[in-house]
Amino acid sequence: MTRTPRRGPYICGIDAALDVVSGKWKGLILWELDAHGIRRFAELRRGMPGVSEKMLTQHLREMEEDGLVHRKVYAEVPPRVEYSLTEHGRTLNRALGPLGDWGVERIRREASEVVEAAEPSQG
Amino acid sequence: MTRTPRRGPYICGIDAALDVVSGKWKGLILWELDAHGIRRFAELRRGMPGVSEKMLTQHLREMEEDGLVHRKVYAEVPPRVEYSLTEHGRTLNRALGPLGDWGVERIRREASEVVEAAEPSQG
DNA sequence: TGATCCCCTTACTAAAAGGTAAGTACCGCA
DNA sequence: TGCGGTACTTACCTTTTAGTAAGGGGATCA
Repeated sequence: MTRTPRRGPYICGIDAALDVVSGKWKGLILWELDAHGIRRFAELRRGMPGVSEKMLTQHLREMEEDGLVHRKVYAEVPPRVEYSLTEHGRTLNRALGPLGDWGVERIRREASEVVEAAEPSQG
Repeated sequence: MTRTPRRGPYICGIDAALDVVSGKWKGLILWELDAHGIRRFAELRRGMPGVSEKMLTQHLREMEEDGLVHRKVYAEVPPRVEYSLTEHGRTLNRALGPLGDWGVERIRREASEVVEAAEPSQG
């Protein structure tokens, strides 16, 4: 497993929460599953351009282990697997709301800084 | 610098926000500065057992660059440096509030699971 | 027959993050 | 002279995270 020491004793709640969402794609997975309710592996992949199969699998497994994601396997051929958020996943998503808003603000701020830098004395 | 590629184009707000708080001690730095208002380097260090000077410096610099932390240097001998949160740092901290609550819940949940595992058929 | 789709798993490699330890330059104290 | 305190910087090394590439096993499509 790639999660050797993980989930240590936490100093505060932020610490504990950041632990389960830290990972390059976890925020996006949460977002995708929240927006669509249920998604299959390939659907998630298509919705997240740039993610590798390995990382997607790995993140989904970790999130499943952390009780954020529910994984339902259908014993069919070809195999079908459906992912959705658990109740904990949904509450986490709700808790991430204000942070997301802050992030949007930050993106806006950075963008305007870039504009200012690109247009030095535009009047 | 250790922040070679950093701060890429963000997919969503969560992404942008997580970028500035990901780092082993950043959440704790935010917490410390929020709780105390102003802290000196050595005070922060003492408040965060286990952090190395290198990591603390590095994180503080990154957070300063990200506009979260204000760094005031007094031209004295011995040197004195005071750290505090900027307005953005404070709003970020507020945005992290619900996430912190969620994390506390998670810690509580994990603790009770451990208790259940330790006391299999206690009743 | 081969190609593709499905949902992964495994092995190998590169990059980033983090840890350890020492050095810097100055001061006060003993 | 030597120690401790101030706030770092630098070099080196290990751990963790992420990327690339290939395989697997059954079914449908051409």
